[in-house]
Amino acid sequence: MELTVDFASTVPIYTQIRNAVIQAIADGRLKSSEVLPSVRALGSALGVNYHTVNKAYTQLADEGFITMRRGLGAMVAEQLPAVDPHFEAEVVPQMKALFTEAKVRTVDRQTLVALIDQVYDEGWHH
Amino acid sequence: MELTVDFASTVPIYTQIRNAVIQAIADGRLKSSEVLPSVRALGSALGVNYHTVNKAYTQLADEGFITMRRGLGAMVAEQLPAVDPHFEAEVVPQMKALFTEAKVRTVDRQTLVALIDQVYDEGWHH
DNA sequence: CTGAGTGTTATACCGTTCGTATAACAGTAG
DNA sequence: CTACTGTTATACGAACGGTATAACACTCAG
Repeated sequence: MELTVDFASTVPIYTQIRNAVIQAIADGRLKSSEVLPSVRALGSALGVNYHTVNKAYTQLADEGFITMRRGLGAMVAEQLPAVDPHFEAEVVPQMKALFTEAKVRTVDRQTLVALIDQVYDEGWHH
Repeated sequence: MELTVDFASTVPIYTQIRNAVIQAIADGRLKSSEVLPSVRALGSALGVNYHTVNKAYTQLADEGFITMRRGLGAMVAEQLPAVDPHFEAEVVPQMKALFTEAKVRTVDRQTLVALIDQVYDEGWHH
């Protein structure tokens, strides 16, 4: 599982890790019940404190993407979470804000649809 | 120009103001060369410090959406900015992250396209 | 010219978040 | 027992968001 972090980004490191794991699950690089690196191992590999990795893992566990058990480690959930309040309350407004910004910058509607296709046409196994 | 702020949101107030102005421009509620409320007036109306409004206005000015001149106030730019590096470097990655999250939550592709239409079907005058 | 309105700049303060760091604790497997 | 897991608590420094006060510079109506 390859994973890189941009220390210069305004996006928090633990959020980058979280997104990267979700991305890997979506791409199929991480399959259900597959074991993730330990928080200490991944932290060491990324040059990041393991508490930062733990924060990302904890959030992923809270959201139902992975399961964590002390002594065993973390693994991808057997069945992935579906639409939940978080999507409606947080993701949708953020998307609309980005769409509006794109629109006011005269970005073509098809450009945005193409971005969706670009994401949805990638590997999809679960 | 109606404008509301959600103090409970994780999105910074000045960002909410910025987005709301962009939204108003996109909707046509704010037309080119139209004068915006002064930073003090809007701050007072929103129950927010005027420096917070100033921060939003300054960012909008940096991005080319409005112009500010001391003694005169702020007004919508005569010609709106087009696609710029900010869109490619910041907006696109954020969109992809949101799309990926939607995908992994088994949100239908059409749901996202519908959101785009919802934004693009609104008034558009400039 | 005066005064009231603009934006601009500087400084300070407080609370929260991010990331690091150290330490200790508790469960699992060889 | 040992070495690995995650878990919890605490602390520190840097950065950010928001408020607050003050002063400054410009514009325009009176």
